[in-house]
Amino acid sequence: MSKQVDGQIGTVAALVRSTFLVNAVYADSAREYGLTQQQGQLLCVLMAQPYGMSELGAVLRLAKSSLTGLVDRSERNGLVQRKPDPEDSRAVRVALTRQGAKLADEFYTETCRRIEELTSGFAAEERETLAALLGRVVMDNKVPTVFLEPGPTR
Amino acid sequence: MSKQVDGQIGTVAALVRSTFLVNAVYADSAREYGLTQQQGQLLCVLMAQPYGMSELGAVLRLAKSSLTGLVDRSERNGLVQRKPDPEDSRAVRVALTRQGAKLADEFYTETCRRIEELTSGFAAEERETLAALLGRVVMDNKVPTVFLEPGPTR
DNA sequence: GTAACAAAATTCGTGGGACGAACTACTGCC
DNA sequence: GGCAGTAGTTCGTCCCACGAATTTTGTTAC
Repeated sequence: MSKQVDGQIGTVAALVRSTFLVNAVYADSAREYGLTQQQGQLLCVLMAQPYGMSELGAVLRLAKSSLTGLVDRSERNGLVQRKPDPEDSRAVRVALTRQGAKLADEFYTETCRRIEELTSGFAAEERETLAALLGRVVMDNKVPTVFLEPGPTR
Repeated sequence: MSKQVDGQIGTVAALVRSTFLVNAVYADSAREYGLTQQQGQLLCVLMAQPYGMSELGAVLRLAKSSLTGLVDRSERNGLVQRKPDPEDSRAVRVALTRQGAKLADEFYTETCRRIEELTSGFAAEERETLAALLGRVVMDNKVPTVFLEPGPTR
């Protein structure tokens, strides 16, 4: 059943192991900016726009009580800011502070650089094929935008 | 510089977002077997063979003190076992218990199933291409075997 | 053979992360 | 006005991760 030519890795193992790799790179990068992986992820999500707590929970797949803590710590570190939602006084909008935006940008850029390096041995065409296929995985499974498209340095 | 056709995701974002997805699937699967993601990972690594603590730290990218705790908890739950290394009385070999092996197997199988489903919309050929490319990423970056090849149902 | 060094693990203390259950405050509806 | 539901927080619990310090054992050099 498993279509495995010798020396070649199966799809499942390839996905799991590359996930392990990307995770490690992401965490290392975060660490160098004084962030945990989760805090880095929060910043990256907020780069796109401010979110309410509930929305954020959905995007990051966190229980609301988990999120309160994460936002608390990030706020304490001056990276994000809770602002009252003008339309709903129960709700809150979480946004990057100026300092948070700056750090997010640096972290994001450096992380992109490192992730890109993982395919440094690839030809442009191969990289495109990989992007297309993984892109389909992402789309088919409705993965939220936890990471923006690399900026238009185009 | 970034070769991005409209509507298509870039390589970096595709890698990060699919990583997020696989992580979530892995964690969910673990949870249903009463495991944390880390404990699940430990079991999967030990499916291949027993390891010493230091080796294990290298494979899982954990500081030794982190590992002690993880193995402690897993041992307390009856999943793994520390045995003295016959060749080096400082060292320890961590292995699955019978119960741990059983659970590992179930968790592994179910996780494989779920991960495979992520590409359920793919043609066999596409899946192979993806596996080949991600396999190269894994090889080029020397990712340890944190997940076995799906079993030889041979 | 013993002193000096290196390696394998553990312990301890700290802080982050995740969750469910219970709670508060507000909205929206009838 | 009353009431169900929603947005967030609090609290208690456990897990995870780390560095620094420590213990025990192996190794090397003399």
